[in-house]
Amino acid sequence: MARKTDLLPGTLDMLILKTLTRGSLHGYGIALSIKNLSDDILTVEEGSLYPALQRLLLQGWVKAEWKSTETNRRARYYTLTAAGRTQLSHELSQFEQMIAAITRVLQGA
Amino acid sequence: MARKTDLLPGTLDMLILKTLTRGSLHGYGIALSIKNLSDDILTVEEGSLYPALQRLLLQGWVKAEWKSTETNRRARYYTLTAAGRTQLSHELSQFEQMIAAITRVLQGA
DNA sequence: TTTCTATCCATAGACAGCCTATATATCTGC
DNA sequence: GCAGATATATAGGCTGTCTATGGATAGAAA
Repeated sequence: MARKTDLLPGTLDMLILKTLTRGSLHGYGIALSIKNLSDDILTVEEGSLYPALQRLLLQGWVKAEWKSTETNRRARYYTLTAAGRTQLSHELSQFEQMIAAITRVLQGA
Repeated sequence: MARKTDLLPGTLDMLILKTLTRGSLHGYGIALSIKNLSDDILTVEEGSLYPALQRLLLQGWVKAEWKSTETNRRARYYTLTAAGRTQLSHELSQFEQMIAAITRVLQGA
């Protein structure tokens, strides 16, 4: 049974944090942004996104406040915290290191 | 609680299959090969490796036979099958696509 | 010769993370 | 009035990796 995932497991938090560096967004907007930037390759399901946001809130990597959208709908806007920025840079460097390592194995050099 | 993984989840099968394209190996040898090629970045724990090999056997992507090593020890040598090669190429292209997509999101372009 | 280290295989149980399914509600366009 | 897009959220399940454990042999060191 091949992979069922719409993204690489372990990369969701990083993608969300990175998306928020471009400004505060509500959950739905985060999902759309990732989907669009990735040309529909990465799809963040609601059942993945909202639990992930709860985790990030708990860790203190993002904060949230209720506002209304441009179209007058209630939505919860998430903003990256200082700790979130630090965490993101950790995850980014770890990720790059891993990709480099995997690439070496795949090239068998 | 940051990541606990020694590799990117979802990449283990691919790494094993790729490693076997360079010839038959026993489990321990596969683990060493991945560890060495990745400069110790990727560590395949035994509790991940052997279950993974059982899965690959079940799927028919590798076959196994008991032999003795150069140092006269009994060991189970795994060999890539034709189906395994096909599977590997699928996983490789999917992986590359994902990395490309993630890179686009991380660069925010 | 005893002990330590490296080699070698394998399973059980725990846990994290993502998915499916479901629920609720509002706004827009037809 | 109804469909579809917008918007948040939880429960439950599944998969994959890790930790922990078990066993066994070879070779080196003490």
